[in-house]
Amino acid sequence: MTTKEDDLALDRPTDGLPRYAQIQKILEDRLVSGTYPVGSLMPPELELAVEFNSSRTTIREALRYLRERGYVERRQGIGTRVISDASRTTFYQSFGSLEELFQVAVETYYVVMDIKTVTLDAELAELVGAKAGEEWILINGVRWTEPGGKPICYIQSYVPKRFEHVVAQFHDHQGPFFALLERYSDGPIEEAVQEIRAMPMPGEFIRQLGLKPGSWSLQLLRRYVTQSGVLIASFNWHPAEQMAYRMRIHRAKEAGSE
Amino acid sequence: MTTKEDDLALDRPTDGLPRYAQIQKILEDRLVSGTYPVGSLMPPELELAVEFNSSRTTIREALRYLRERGYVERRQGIGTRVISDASRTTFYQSFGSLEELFQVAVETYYVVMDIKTVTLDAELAELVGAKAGEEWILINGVRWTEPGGKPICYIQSYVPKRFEHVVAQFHDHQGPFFALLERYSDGPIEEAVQEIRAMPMPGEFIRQLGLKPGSWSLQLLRRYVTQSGVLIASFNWHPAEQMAYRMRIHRAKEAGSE
DNA sequence: TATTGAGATTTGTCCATACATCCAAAGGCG
DNA sequence: CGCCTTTGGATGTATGGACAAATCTCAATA
Repeated sequence: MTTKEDDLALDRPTDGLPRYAQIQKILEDRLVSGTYPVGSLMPPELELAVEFNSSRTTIREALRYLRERGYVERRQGIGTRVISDASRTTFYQSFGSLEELFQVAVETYYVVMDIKTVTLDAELAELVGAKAGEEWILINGVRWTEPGGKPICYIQSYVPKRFEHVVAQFHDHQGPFFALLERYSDGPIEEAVQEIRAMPMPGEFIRQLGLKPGSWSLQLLRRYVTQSGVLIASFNWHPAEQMAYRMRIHRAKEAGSE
Repeated sequence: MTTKEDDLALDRPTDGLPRYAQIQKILEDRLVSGTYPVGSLMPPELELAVEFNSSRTTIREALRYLRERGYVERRQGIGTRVISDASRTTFYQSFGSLEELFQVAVETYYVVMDIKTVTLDAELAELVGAKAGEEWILINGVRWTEPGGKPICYIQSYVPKRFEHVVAQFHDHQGPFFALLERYSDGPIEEAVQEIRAMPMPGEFIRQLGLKPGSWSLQLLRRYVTQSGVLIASFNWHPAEQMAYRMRIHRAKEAGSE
């Protein structure tokens, strides 16, 4: 007799995530990988429900996420059509130094949510200008509209492994916090926000450093990571925000060259 | 024996909207009017389910909307807390003429979704500088990031009634289209977008005028409404977009005054 | 030929229920 | 007093079912 856990154990750990979130990820993988090509119709809900051995409600919860992220559009009487493979909403911005990233971060209320080590695959290696197989540090962050406001983009920053001793201190001191956020960092940003706003602050540590809640992770990073290094940030955000950001950078450069 | 329609017939028409949408509106009214003050906890789901004689599923669907719009935040184990009465995300922008609005519209991919006549209440009257009780025309529109992109703000524009003969032609020629949009214009913007992108275009009419799909309603407005008049537009959009827009206007003025 | 209508398909809405999970407050215990 | 456990209440997740509404296909009809 197979349990439902078994049914979902395809090629990724279940993580203890809710069932709809796991299905969500699998479907997202298929969309990004082209298993469900742009322009085509995804299998109907009932078919997916059978495949994943779940109820239609659970499938719909997963599909809701795909719709909110702009992957698919759904029409009563027709089905679920793929309208994006998401790669179109991603662009890459290269920074010459960490300081440069932090400058952007301060301007835009950037908050670090998660830090982990990743092994570069071919695509990532080309992106950051390194060799595949090398280990780099991945920093997941969120950009905010304003303190206490809403997050508007999700930022992945890659840093050479030689900075590891720096970010290691985060995990030592902030273990529970990052564990909490790690669980939500792959979910809807709205959820992550809730948790950030409501999280039990590592108050003592913050007081020691004289930091303000909400900006502490950024300032910590800034304090420890001061050496410059090649850094690539992958932005995945709302097209309008992306455009606004580009225009701002463009204007800043124009103003600087005058 | 009372039907469920009866239960919801409080002080607004049911419109044929789905039940969760009606509850949505009622709750939104209470949030805006202060019945549920900012900072307080809303009644729990079960309590609302009893009040509206609905299931918890339906209530949750309504609350989901309130959360997505930034009205409330929900915490497992605590409840639904009011964090905004939405008036904070609304600001008013005064234009000297319709042309000025259209200039903004062209720059920002503005699309008209619905036009109807409203009677000014005291607040609206003060806003537009007219007397309460007067009838004005309300134009509901959406601003887009780019053609085919996502909508980023919902715009309500008020125009003096003397332009009615102009917009009346819309209803004559575009009846079915506006009827369709009217149904969705009060719902989540995402839904409206879906419908716009997928709607059966009034192709013949568009061809006659030599218009491009997606911009036809704007161009129609522009063609017919040429007289200038006082116009007040109420913007209700994402804070970040609002800020970006203000900065753009500010820069444009600076550039113009140099 | 063009239109209408029936039927099948698919998503939308809604319900009743159950259990899990999280939180806060109350109470027990050292 | 301080720490731990219990308990009640709230949202989160999930199931299964039912019917409504929109759409497409295809056959029947004017």
